[in-house]
Amino acid sequence: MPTSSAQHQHRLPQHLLRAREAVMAYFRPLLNSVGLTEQQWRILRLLDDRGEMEAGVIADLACILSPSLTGILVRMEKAGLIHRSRDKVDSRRLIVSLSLEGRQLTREVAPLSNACYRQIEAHFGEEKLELLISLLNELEQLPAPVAVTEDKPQLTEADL
Amino acid sequence: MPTSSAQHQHRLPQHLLRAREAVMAYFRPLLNSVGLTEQQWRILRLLDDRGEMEAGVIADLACILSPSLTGILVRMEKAGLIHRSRDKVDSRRLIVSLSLEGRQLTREVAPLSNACYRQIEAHFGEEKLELLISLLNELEQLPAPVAVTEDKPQLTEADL
DNA sequence: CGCAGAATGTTAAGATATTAATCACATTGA
DNA sequence: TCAATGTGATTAATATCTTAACATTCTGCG
Repeated sequence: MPTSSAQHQHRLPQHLLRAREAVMAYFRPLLNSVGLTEQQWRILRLLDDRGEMEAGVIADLACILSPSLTGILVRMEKAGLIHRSRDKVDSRRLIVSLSLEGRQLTREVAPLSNACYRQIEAHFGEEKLELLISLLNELEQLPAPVAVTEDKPQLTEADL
Repeated sequence: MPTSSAQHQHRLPQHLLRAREAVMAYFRPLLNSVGLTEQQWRILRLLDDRGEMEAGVIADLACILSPSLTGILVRMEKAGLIHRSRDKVDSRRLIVSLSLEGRQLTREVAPLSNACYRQIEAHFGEEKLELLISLLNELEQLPAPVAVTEDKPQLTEADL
């Protein structure tokens, strides 16, 4: 027999992945041409937009797990793009700020990046893009899933 | 002065990334509990749905670049999930097929995975999900971008 | 036939993702 | 004050991503 019922799964994760690939194809050449990775660019823009911030915040906003972030920040400092320092009052916290060169580079690349975005917008349609983004925004708000495969006795509503 | 104009960028890639994170949070625990990576699971389901296929097709459908795929397939074969063999007539082509254990595992996990999906659907709404997916589908069709940062004479507005 | 060029995978090297364990410092409470 | 606990970052180990360079095998054509 053919195989599983496979009821034409929706494969939401796959679609999100493919869509992101299609979009990144527009930005990648630009980033490559200036020697930045996607992650580095996300961090640079964050820092330029909102000023210095601690590592944990960057991790949250840029969707980078802290173990990855550690290395990325080290390389970015080595490349002269940022400064790393410890918070005076709580030395666990790592404060990250843009260097002069980092700021310059960011502001040089930003308009080009925006141009890429406008290209996408032009192809896809402005309203559709707005709609898509608002849907994505909602999706991001999904409540954390309840554990299904643990030995713990399934959370019940009583636990809330 | 504050910083760049930063006109509240839309950050489409970021949203796609975050949305995918929110969604994967539902599937990750399941996959971890059976010792599969996201990529391995994508491949298993592909093979179960559509039968044996060559590596290049897997790469396309599962959104995995061939250099990554090489290693993933080696590990999956070592884990007894799949078989790898060369096409008799064109020995460049690598034919990948599900092993018995691979098939069993896949069919054991599939319903649980579907359950995760239905959870998401329940939270997000069926129609909205349909809409989102159709938008993502369109986005995937974006034409390949035109090179902007090459030695080619920078596009000007006149080119639009 | 024979060889240039295309197609398909693989290696290599460096960067990031992922999970678990650990380190250093902070905070709390007895 | 000190032990217990918590928090933020790092280390470790393995898997995957990315780009470039190779290695093979095919294909088409002179």
